[in-house]
Amino acid sequence: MDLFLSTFENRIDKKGRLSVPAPFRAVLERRRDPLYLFKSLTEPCLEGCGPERIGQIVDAIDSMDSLSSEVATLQTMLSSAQEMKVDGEGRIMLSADFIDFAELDDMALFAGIGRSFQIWLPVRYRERETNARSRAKSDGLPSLRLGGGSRRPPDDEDGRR
Amino acid sequence: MDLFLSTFENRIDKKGRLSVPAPFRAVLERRRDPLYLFKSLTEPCLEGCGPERIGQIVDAIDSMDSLSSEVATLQTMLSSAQEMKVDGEGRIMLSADFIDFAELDDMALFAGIGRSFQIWLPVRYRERETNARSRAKSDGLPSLRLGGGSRRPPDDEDGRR
DNA sequence: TAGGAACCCATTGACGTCCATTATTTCCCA
DNA sequence: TGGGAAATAATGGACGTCAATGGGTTCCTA
Repeated sequence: MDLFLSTFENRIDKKGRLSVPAPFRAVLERRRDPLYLFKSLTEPCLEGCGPERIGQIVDAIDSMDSLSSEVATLQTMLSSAQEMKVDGEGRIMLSADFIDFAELDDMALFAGIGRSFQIWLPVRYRERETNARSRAKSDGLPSLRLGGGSRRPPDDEDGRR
Repeated sequence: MDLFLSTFENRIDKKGRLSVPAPFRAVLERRRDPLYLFKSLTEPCLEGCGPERIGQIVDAIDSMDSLSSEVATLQTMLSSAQEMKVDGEGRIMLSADFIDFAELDDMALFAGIGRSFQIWLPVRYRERETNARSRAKSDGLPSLRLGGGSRRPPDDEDGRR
């Protein structure tokens, strides 16, 4: 079972190119999967995954009431999703939209979270990590729902413009 | 599985021509499918798809009570549908009716949503996107149990009501 | 015959590909 | 066990290709 684990920090060059960490690339290549990135719906970061997750979203949309707001939300995920072309050196090119959204500048932090990974502005990620840990101490541990979607109370700063 | 993903913003030139994004064209050409556009029932945008989707709508109508008002509504999708001719450079010409309906001026935004895509006035699309995101933050994500079973009730075949 | 649409060609700018360089780690052997 | 060599990874730059766009010309039709 190959998973995306650990964190890596890589540089974004002037052209917007970013090396995907070799261990993450290995996971995708072993499965011969292309890499998809999309903008997180809830946090200022990018999400990376393989095609199966994209397929799940598409199927979910087709099976739902097409007039519901939930469908509109899922469509937003798909519309922001890009199949990333990885160059010979294992790099991807981040669109201006992606860079703006995650507020990246010259460094990007890859955080492996199992079946997918996230890309963060390093400072923001660490900030979020310490917050999460201190919240765990004060509020107690969250229930560990493996395979379930995380539903978080609307507590933290709004990334709205 | 080739899908319509990501968003592209293209210019409508003085002659009314609009380039279909190369990735979208590739999906259609791979299947040797013509491109159909029709007016969205729910939003001020155009919907684009291949013939199989049109067929699904026709079948859905055939299986419904032909006197119901829903059928009349669905029929307007079909009557607004046009098979688009794509020129040698991959461009289409939008009818005045389409342009009026989506309130387009000189730019058009293509938003891929899996098996189909939409064409929007860019500003309006972004507005809709931020709405979807703030809704996701406050209401939580639509249930998408990735890696787990989907929550969809087993008897609600088509998500319509 | 005029207007618009289909076709053809030119331009340009972005991006994908290829190659060079540097840094870091691993491994082998002295 | 330490040093050096080789492999892997990350980074930077150069260049060719293709998509997007614009303009011109021909053809059809109203």
